[in-house]
Amino acid sequence: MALSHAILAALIECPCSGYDLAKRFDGSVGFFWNASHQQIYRELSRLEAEGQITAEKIEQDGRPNKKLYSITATGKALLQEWIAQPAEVSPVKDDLLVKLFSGHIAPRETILQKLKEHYQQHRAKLEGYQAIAQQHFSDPAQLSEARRFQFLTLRAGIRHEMAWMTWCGEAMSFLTEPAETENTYQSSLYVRDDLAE
Amino acid sequence: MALSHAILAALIECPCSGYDLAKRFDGSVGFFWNASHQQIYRELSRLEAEGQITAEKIEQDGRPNKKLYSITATGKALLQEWIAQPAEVSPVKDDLLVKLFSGHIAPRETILQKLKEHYQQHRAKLEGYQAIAQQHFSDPAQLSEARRFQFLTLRAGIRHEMAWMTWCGEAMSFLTEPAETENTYQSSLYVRDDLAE
DNA sequence: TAACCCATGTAACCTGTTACATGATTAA
DNA sequence: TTAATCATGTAACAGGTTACATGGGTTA
Repeated sequence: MALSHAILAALIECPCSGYDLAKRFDGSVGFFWNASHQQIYRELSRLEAEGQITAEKIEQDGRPNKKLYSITATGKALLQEWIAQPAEVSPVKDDLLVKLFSGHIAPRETILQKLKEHYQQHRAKLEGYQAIAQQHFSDPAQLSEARRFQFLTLRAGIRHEMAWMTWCGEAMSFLTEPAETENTYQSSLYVRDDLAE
Repeated sequence: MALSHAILAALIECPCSGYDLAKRFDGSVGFFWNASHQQIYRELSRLEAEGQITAEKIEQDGRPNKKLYSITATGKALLQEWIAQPAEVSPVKDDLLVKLFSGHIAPRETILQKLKEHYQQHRAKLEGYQAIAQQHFSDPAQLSEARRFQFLTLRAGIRHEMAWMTWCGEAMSFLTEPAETENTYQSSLYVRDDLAE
């Protein structure tokens, strides 16, 4: 399970409340994880019970009190242990691909519309990530250790959105004029032989 | 929920048993969905009870009997309806990104090792997809309607693996020699203005 | 003779989603 | 005065994982 690890990772970067975590997962930190507030509160209770995090009650006036969560030494040690363990890559699992796989049973216009909507959603995400990159990571070589790693996860988000956008564009072209679409996927451009086993 | 839709989509392409479905989701159809056999059997029972699919009992000698599932008219209609409904893009959610986000608390070597393993896993997947592309989709313009859509989902899988590999390579370079890594992410190369709202 | 393939399932558990619930403050 | 923001939670349900269970046939 990785939700607990994602929460620990977020709390290491910056201690915060459950409410704040939900917003962070929904916003900038969303390029590496997301979760609903119900899931987060449940997990925070569990992590606190297990001693991986501690809560500090903050009394506020004019707004509800909150609990500020921070990671404990135990939590940090467990996270470090987990980082070193082997990991499998996650499968894609996107509704659009299921829709496309059986796309021949739907009107062509419906499918093209889905592709267009998908493209626009990914474009909006990409623009959001690029704005963060420009505001907070404009000089990558000068970043602190911690920020350098955050920058890399942001770059992963950016790469993903770009890949989706590229694919959506190709798919729409292919569906409207298949004869003009060339198959450029056999190339080995992306293969680094120095990384082969 | 999309597992049921993924099953329906797979059964439209080719009626098969639960065992076969598990293998398909684990193999070539894995670029758009995956599921364990337990999940598949549970879902097949539900879909059959709801009349979306029908089972035909196949008696075999020398090996266990099996149930061959096919989609019904009801199931197909429901799938068509679902295809037309709006869809959100799925978040990434990959363990490696969580590990990287808090990568500064782990030894540098551990992180580089994780990146390398990830790269190799994606490379293996890419090679598998490319083999399918060459064997079954070598002339995309000549494909049938149904196969054309399957080709597009395969291309999505290929694009994803390429994006991951590119990112892994960049991340490793950045961690070993950050000064030489240029920030090439501000470009708008991937943006098609004709698709803006 | 051990391991794997075929083929199906149950049970328990954990993760994720949806709906419901409260209640003050602030901005349109 | 309506809606949004801040802030936390419970309950029920659906989706996904892990472990357990069976049993014949094939390959090393």
